[in-house]
Amino acid sequence: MSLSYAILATLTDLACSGYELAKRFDGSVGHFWSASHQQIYRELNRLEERQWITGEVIPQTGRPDKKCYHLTEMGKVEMAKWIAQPSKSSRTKEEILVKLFAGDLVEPEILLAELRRYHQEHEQQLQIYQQIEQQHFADPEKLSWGAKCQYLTLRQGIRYEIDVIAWCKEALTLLRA
Amino acid sequence: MSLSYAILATLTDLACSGYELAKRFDGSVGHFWSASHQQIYRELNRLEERQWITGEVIPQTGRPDKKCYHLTEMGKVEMAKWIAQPSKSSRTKEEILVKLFAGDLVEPEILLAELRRYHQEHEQQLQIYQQIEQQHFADPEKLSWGAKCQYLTLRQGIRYEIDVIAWCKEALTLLRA
DNA sequence: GCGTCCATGTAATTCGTTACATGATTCG
DNA sequence: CGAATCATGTAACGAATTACATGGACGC
Repeated sequence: MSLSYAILATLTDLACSGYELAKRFDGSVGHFWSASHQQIYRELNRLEERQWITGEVIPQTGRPDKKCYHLTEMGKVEMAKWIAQPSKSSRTKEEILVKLFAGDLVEPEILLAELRRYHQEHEQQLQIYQQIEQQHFADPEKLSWGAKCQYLTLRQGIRYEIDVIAWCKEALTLLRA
Repeated sequence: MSLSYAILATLTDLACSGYELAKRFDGSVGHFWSASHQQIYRELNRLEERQWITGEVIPQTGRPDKKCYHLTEMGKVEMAKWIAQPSKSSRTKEEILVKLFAGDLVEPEILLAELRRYHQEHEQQLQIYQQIEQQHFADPEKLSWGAKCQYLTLRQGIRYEIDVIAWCKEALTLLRA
């Protein structure tokens, strides 16, 4: 259900094709939503049927034509309606926490190695986000209201990565003691 | 797929029935995994077929009999195998971030109200986790290795809530400026 | 020549949610 | 007397994942 709204939100920002949407869900938009291209194409068809979006075929030379989607007035209204409703809070499903919870079943070194790997992964992600921050949101106070909102979604991502990294360090310290 | 391992992990900690599992996924275990009772019963049947767990019917008086599950040796081995593999990192799907991303479509006050509500919700969750911390993990250094691992899953939850609350404050400050 | 990117899709399967169902017991 | 708790399930549906498929363009 909310995948459709995630797509609408992404299209609000910038009209694009299914393929491009999939890449955005993989990249910068990915820290608050993700979806495979199969999900996206299916959902785009439904949204077009409901007339919340319209697709425009853009002929291209040297590569396949693409179908560029943008919101209709109806789509904007529906999106606004959804935003006004209280969100249901979603639980994260972190495999590493499941592994820790059953930590007694394996050798300590296995979990420590996994924690180090996890730490590294999030360190890299943090750097990616911080580059985006520096390049696009150097002076947050001066952004337009809509841009501030978008900046805050990135801030959430940055904060999350910093916090996960700190947790990894805490975990490694406690488990090595 | 990983739901089965989440169940195995929970059973490692304490053998229990489907009903009790559902309650644990709703409570303390819930900050790293969640599942409905329908999912749990279906998965328990599959796990029993595969002989990763065995169920033992425990007659009770004054209430229905319950079927208590515990890991088999095979289950422990499979769990250990899974733990040794690198985890795939899961992306959170936070509706509030989708809403912010499309923030231009609604009146500022709607988003501010949602942020305040979100803030409140996480403040409450934090207090629940901190109570568990005080009651069960007063002196982390003195815990057994397995208990330290479990404590760290709670720590992740506590850290997350603190961070989300700080982010809410940052967001409200930026958007009101 | 091989892999990757562009661009879109179908099919099969598993996972997750919603609704419905039973039946006894305890609490107010 | 009604509601909630204990305990377990089935059925139907919708969402997500995985695998498979096409076919030209471009770089090494």
